[in-house]
Amino acid sequence: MDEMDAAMALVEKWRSQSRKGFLDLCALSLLASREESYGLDIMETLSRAGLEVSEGTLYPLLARMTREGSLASSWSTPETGHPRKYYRLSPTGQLVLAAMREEFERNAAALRRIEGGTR
Amino acid sequence: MDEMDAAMALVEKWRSQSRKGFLDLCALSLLASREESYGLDIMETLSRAGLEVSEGTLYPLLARMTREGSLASSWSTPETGHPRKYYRLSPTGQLVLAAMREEFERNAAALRRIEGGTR
DNA sequence: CCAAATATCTTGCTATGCAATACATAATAT
DNA sequence: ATATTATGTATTGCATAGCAAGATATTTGG
Repeated sequence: MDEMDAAMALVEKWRSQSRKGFLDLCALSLLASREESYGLDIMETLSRAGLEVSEGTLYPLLARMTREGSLASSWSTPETGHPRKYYRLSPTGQLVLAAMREEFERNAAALRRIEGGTR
Repeated sequence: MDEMDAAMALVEKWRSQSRKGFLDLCALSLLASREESYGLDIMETLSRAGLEVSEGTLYPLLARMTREGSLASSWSTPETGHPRKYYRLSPTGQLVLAAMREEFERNAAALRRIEGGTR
């Protein structure tokens, strides 16, 4: 299966491209249903939902969204345990999330129309 | 509405990121339901399905997928009308499309779980 | 005290979307 | 004839995100 291998290599490359932006939507969605959370916990939760995300992807993502104003962050240094940076959705983040969800749905609907063979 | 403007600017930036890869899936899906088509026709069809794609996006995309082997292309120079480059799905392209659809569905399902508030 | 686990951050590379621009040919109007 | 518009494809340059690899720091267990 030579053709199969070629196809799989292409899909692998495509895979990481197709996650651009999508991971933002996932992170915001998670924080919308959770009050607050920290990096590794977010990674584990996404993993349990079937989405493997590496640290080199998630931490820059959280830093960027905080810088942009969609997230707010604060350190927690408990008496026992590691210091953690907790993130939560800001008001701007809620607006952003709503718009992303709309756009995602619009795109999914467009894809269904395309698959259906619109002329 | 200052916060609204900030949010909309962010979403605008996110928008183009979130289309990365997604447009490959759309183009392949379209060609899977159509035998063959050419650049401007693909643009118009996507537009009718609710997906606006510019030339600077679509032509490089088609060139790349042809180079990679997911598409096959051939010029048509009819007696009347403009020369057009027609594209169609290759066998590799069909494998790639199937894998992309699977991955897209898997991601959509993960997002639904995340929205549902998985722990 | 050393190793493993927990937790976050950074660097460098690769790849795509897109505005802008360019180029060429066919049909239409003047 | 010739200028203009419409049709059709291609390229360049920039901005941006994903990700492997590696760095750093603290806590807990042997």
